[in-house]
Amino acid sequence: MAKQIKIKEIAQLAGVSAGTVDRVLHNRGNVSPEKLEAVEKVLSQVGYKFNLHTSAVSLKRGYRFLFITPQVQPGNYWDAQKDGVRQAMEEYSDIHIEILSREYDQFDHTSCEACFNAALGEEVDGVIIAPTFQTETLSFCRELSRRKIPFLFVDASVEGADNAITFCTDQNACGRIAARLADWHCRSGEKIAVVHSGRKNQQRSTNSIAREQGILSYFRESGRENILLHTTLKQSSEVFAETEEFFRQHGEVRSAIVLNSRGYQVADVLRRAGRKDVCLIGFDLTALNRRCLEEGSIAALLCQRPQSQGFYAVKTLIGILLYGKTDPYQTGLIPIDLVMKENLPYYREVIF
Amino acid sequence: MAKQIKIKEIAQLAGVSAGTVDRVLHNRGNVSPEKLEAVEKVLSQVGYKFNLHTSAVSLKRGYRFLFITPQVQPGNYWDAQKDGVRQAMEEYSDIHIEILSREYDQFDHTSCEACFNAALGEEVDGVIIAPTFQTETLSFCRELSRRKIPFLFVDASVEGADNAITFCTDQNACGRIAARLADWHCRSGEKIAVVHSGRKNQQRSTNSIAREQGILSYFRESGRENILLHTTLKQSSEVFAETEEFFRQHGEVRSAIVLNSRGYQVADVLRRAGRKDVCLIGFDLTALNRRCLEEGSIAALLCQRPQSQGFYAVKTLIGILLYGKTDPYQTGLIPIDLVMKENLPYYREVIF
DNA sequence: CGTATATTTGTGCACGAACACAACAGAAGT
DNA sequence: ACTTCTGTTGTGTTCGTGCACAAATATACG
Repeated sequence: MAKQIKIKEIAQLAGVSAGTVDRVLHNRGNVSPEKLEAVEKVLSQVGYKFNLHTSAVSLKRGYRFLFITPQVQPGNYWDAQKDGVRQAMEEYSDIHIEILSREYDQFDHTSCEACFNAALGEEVDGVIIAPTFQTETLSFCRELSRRKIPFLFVDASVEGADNAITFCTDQNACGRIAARLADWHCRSGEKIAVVHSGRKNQQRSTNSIAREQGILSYFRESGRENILLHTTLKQSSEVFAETEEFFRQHGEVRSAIVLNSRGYQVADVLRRAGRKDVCLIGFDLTALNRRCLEEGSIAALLCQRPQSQGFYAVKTLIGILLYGKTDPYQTGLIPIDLVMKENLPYYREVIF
Repeated sequence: MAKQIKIKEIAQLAGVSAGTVDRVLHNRGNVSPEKLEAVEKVLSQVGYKFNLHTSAVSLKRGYRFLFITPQVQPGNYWDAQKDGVRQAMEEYSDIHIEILSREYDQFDHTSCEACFNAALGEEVDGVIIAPTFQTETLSFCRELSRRKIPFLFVDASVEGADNAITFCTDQNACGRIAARLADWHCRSGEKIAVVHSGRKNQQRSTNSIAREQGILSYFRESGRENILLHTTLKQSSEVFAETEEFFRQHGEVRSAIVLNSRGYQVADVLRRAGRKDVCLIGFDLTALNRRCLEEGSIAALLCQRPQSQGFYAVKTLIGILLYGKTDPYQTGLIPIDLVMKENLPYYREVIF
């Protein structure tokens, strides 16, 4: 274990004072080009590493982050994300970080815009965004860039803001796994239903689209011919009945994949349709889905570690603001967890 | 966010000096019963939390841990555990921790005993053990307890050392998941092979036994009748041929579960037997298994996050030694990950 | 050239816990 | 009563960094 070099030593090597090194390290400016160069030269040679602990101790100023997501409801996906944020705050409880949670209606782009505008009125040091509406988010991010406020995404990335750090999962891969599992269940002649559960006229989320593409690519690549049946479960009780009818009539359906986190609704429909034999695959370990997994009405859930996303988003933002590091989590593709009844108990709040 | 109380304030409240509070917090002794009581009373009321950062800064002494495992080989399971240990050391790079890796032959209990004896000759502050031999480990732990050296287990627990912290996965649940996946693949009349891969006369590991029990309990509970076929793959090429013959003859076998991390060997046997149709389920994301998953010769792997185990073992040991906390990770059951070709790329070295 | 202003640079204190050490009290022994 | 010993208690220094402030230097301008 090589001893870590300290700021004072660097100062000595560069022929400057510790204060100047500090200014260079934190991009505080007010450093003459010559000294800047001298310090940076030394830095590049010695491989300085911030001492997280002492930094935290002497840090005086506080930081305020915004965490912008669709509506948080107890036990839902965004609640889990928020829990990860909370855990990160706990880990950094002795440096002053305040995280303000802001929510928008994921079915209403004006509410999202309003949320973004309000955010621009606040004094914040960093923003974590769970994007839904591409164009609105993009213009918001552009304004943040202009103001030099760092931001990053969780849950999904945004096209056009490509170099932004994102913590999400590969939804296409999720789709392919779902397809594979559903396929395992099917004997010849049996079929797979792909269910879109959402409101009427609702714009489909990018995640949902990517998942479906993943499903299609699985069947394209594997050359299997389980013809896919599509059905849409609309968010009103009448159309629930319609989907119920669908499952009653299509006895050849052996597996069903629900493209969003509302698998529990389809589980309910299947129950009413008397189709307990259908193997149901859903997404996200929400409280409602969890119950279905326990009782067996959902066979498997593909999960994206929302806690980890929130947790590392905060951690990364801290890294950027306090230590100017952007590299370590650049890609940030979070593992995809496949949860079934048996391993369910071990996917808890705690981040392992 | 309530402001954290500091040692000085506690001292004031208890009518003692900061030094005395420090002595109480760290069980350093030499505190009169009256003052001890006074301090503890205040402590119980205010809920003091160690400031990790300041502790780390002012910490002068170093700590030495032992990490005792079966042989580490590049890319194997223990290598992954060690990588988690390395990551923890990186996280705590500014407090002086030295971790010595010690290996024993997992097929030879005398080598394990020798390893333990050597360990007792060294000056260490804490020990992390990956247990294989129950009795040997137990007596080693008893000696460690006598010397008041904290220890904990990774990968598996040890019967009789029940209150010891363990980071492992529920192997029974692993077995049930494997059984469920294998079962999904089977149509009526088709069968599942359970493969024990190991040396001749080799004592079966507790993990392997627990997994098999999990498989059996799945079929007992589900009432399904896929008759299980057992075969043992011995570690010598002649018997490889024997197993190859087994798969050639039993065309009704549709899925196979390998009970340890040597799934890649069975994948090889299946290839030679011309049984690419058999759905192979294995354990642990080792380098060799990873390759099989990529090329499709293994369908799924059940993994136990070895990195996390090593990582949290170190983190916990630090917590115990430096801050006297034992509670937070007491149970420490790590999630079981189900890895297939599609989500494989996202299970990397980095702990998320 | 002198003064005012802006920019650069160095110094010193604060942060909170760990721990060495000095100071002190009380008991025991002479 | 005085010394010695033992156990208890408080004080002060230390760690490496952040940041305020003072000091020094450079630049602008009349």
